[in-house]
Amino acid sequence: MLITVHSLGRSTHKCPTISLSSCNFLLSFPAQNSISHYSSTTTPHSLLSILPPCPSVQQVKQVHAHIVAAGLAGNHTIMGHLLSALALSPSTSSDYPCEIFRRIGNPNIFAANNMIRCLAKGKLPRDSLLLYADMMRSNLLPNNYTFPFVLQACSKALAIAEGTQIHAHVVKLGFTEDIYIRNALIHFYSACHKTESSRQVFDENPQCCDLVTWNAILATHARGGQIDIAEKLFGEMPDRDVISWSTMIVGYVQGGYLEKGLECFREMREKGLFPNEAILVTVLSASAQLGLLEHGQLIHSTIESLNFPMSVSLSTALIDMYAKCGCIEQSRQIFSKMPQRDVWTWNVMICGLASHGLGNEALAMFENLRGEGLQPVNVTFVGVLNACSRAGLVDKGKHYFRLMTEDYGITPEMEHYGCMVDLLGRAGYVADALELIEKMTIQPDPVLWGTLLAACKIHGLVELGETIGKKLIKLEPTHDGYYVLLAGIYAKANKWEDVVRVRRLMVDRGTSKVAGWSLIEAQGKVHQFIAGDREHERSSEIYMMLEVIDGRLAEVGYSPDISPVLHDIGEEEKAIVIKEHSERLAIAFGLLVTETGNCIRIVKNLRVCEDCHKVSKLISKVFEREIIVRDVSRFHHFKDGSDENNGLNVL
DNA sequence: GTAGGGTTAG
Repeated sequence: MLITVHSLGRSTHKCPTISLSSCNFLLSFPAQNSISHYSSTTTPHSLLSILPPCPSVQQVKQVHAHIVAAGLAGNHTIMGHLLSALALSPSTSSDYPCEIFRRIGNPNIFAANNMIRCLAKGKLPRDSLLLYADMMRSNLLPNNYTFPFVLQACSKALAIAEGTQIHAHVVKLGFTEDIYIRNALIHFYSACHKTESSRQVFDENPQCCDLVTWNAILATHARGGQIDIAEKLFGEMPDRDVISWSTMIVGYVQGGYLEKGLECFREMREKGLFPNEAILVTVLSASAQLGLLEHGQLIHSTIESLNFPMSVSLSTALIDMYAKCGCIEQSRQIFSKMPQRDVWTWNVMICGLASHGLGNEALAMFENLRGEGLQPVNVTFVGVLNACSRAGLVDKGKHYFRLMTEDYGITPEMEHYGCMVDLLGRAGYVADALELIEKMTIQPDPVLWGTLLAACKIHGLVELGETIGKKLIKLEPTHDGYYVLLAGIYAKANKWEDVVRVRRLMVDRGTSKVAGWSLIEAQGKVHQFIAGDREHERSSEIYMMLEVIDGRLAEVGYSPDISPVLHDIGEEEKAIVIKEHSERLAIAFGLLVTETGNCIRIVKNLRVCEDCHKVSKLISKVFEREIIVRDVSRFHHFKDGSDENNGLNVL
């Protein structure tokens, strides 16, 4: 079987030449970075042996200069070692290794392998395959070292066809029992999302297996969305290291099994094992997604007690966790103390500020980012446009949308359009929002139309709302949200017959309503409530507390707004249903179990309804409690009777 | 005279 690739000779590398200038810099290079241990008796061999494990290109060049000076530049083995050193250096440029290799007249397999390795590690891993093909054509037979390198290139380049042919070479040349090659094959198929092929290699020879094999097959199934199979293998494997745990934790969290990921992390810590950075960032992300502040804080203190090096990624994950758990001040503090930041650090800070309703501060951040000469990316603009939307800054939103597309050449994605439609729609420019949707270069998705539908509800646009609502219901007949929004539009316009009609249609079609839940962390546990929940062990106290809240709020003149309840039931029952919304239960529980004056933090999976919003504001005043509610799209800071940072006072 | 698995964020 032949690999049909072009010769390496046709590749367009710009190779700098090794000449006197390379030798000369030996004299001018700073002593602390140079190979300074040589004397007149030092040989190129001994110089190679004192190179550090990951040498800099400069250090390799110094040794190279000596090799050239000693007249050994034609020695295959010595040049192979030089390439081996370059493969381990942090630089990924292939120009210099290419030049070295080009000057070796007839490379032996050792030099060729190390060149393949350099190319596999570089920016154009496919060049590695070209060299392999060249090698085969010139009858230089690959050995057991060649395959792991060339398969690594296939994995990186996602070169499925070429990798599969190389697998055939492995079989033909009798290397199927080599554990390094087997592991490289399992990893290659896994990287290319060929779960079955990867598993097949594993199953063909289950005895030929070490920890790396187990970790590779674990990753295959975790990556392929078969977390249950990965879980089973994890239980069966004879030995585990930090990579095994890392694979499982990342696998759970990526697959959306956030609690399982956190549980797995806890188990690992109980066994006395130390986490790595990927694990820490991942569990911080899981805590952030779940809104578990206490858990996130626990991970933060673990990081500190382990004296874990605080990298840019780790700090960024902490900023994101605190922002998503309602502590934007903590995010600000970590951000301001960071000696270095990357674009992701700015992204999470901008998005965090925007979600807390701090639109102007988010925009100021964005200008600082530009001031530092960093290049914003698509996610940065999601934060920026969200900030404009939250603060009702229509003109600025339009300005940044233009800046994104025209100055930065970023093609708008669905999220960007979503922000713009939200911004225009909320501010009352529904016709402009509609025009933007109609001009879009990509097909608008139902969520985008839903955003416009919500704007129709805010501004009481029955006719347009009806058109969009019907269109959406036709598009996604089992999605209850669109029926609810349309019914809400009718209800607001007092068109009760239409409300009943839509509601019946919804019941007839058997749509499934996403159950609303709210959670609160207290006493080291997570407490989750659904509407009308009576499962909690302190349920009777919670319902008594609801009565107390009712009484205190009645004293300040509150009466329930029952329009969000569209059930065909009496007024009194409607008031009860709304009173038992999940966030009310969570707040009542919070008032019961947290100390007077402490903040109550709630996470909710849906939007807060208008009545609950009003009630939360009143509770914050009457009970003198700060209440922070994270709903599906933003934070509400209820304090002293108002929703702070929410100038527009829209949900 | 060379080798491998996990790599995070809206």
